[in-house]
Amino acid sequence: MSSRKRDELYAALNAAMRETSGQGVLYSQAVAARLGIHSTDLECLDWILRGPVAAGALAEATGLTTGAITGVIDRLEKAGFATREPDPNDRRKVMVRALPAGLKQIGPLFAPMERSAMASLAKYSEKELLLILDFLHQARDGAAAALAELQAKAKRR
Amino acid sequence: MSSRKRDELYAALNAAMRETSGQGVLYSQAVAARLGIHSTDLECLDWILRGPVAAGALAEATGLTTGAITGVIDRLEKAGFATREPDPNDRRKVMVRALPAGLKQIGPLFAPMERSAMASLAKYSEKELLLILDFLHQARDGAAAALAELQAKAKRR
DNA sequence: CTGTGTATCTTACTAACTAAGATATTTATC
DNA sequence: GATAAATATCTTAGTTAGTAAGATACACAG
Repeated sequence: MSSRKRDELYAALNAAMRETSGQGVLYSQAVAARLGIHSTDLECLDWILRGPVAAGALAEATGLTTGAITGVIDRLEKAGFATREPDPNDRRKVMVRALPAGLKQIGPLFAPMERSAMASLAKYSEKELLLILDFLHQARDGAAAALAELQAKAKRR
Repeated sequence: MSSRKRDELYAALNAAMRETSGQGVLYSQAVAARLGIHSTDLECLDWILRGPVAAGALAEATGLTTGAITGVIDRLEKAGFATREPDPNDRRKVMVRALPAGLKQIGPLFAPMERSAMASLAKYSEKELLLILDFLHQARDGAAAALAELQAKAKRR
């Protein structure tokens, strides 16, 4: 196998990763727009949907300041997607919980994406799917490691 | 093969796609921060690097308004990554060209990511890489189609 | 009880973005 | 060739998400 061909494959994979990722971002933005909220809000809502989260935990997860998170929760609350709840164990904390009514709006918006994903995946064997999953995990972890390396380099100077 | 297991695989793939995409976005943001520009600017620069582009073409490619693009180009020019050039064929147009000096700064910042990608890919056979590439293309095109469907639904109401 | 740390909110400010319109140039029509 | 319409960018004003710093309220250790 020529190494030139492999280089081309690498380049094509790199481009495909970026393009695929870009399309995903565009889709998220479109969903957020249809919900009347911002991409940032939707990203936070994604965390909230996994279970009640403290405001501070959201800030850490998203990299936003706590001040910004206050605004995010305000907007999500106003739009009917979430509510603030006091934490009985720690009254400083504000737990944010997703509202079922809001959830119902979101599901259908992701339906086209889900259908398309299902259609793509159907043709692969289980073994092939495992190969792809492994690749994605490696890409994810590799990117995280690269990010850490980049930031370490930044600190050193 | 149980369909439950396949469903789990689908869910895992979905999650992995999003996580991988998210890591990529984070990496881009970090690179932009180190360059002293914004993610938006870096995204535009990415287009500019492929060859001189008209300001309006950038607006269309990124979905920003022409007014916003003016600001982007201002910042890229100020930071030494690009220059405005008149288009000899159409004097209304402003062509934006990448500057080699700026390019030199960018390369090293993507190096950790590239190394990590290389390391991940090395272990796969050519056939496997082609399988992954095909999957990514399908995911990309599927997402684009889903986006179109979503927006078509939005219009119909 | 007191001091220190933690969690969220508030306030003031910055800056990217949009929308609308101004300016300059090209293209089409009579 | 003059005039109208379309195109391409820039400018201006206003909106708003986000940051930074500090206020407020609570937790917990000594």
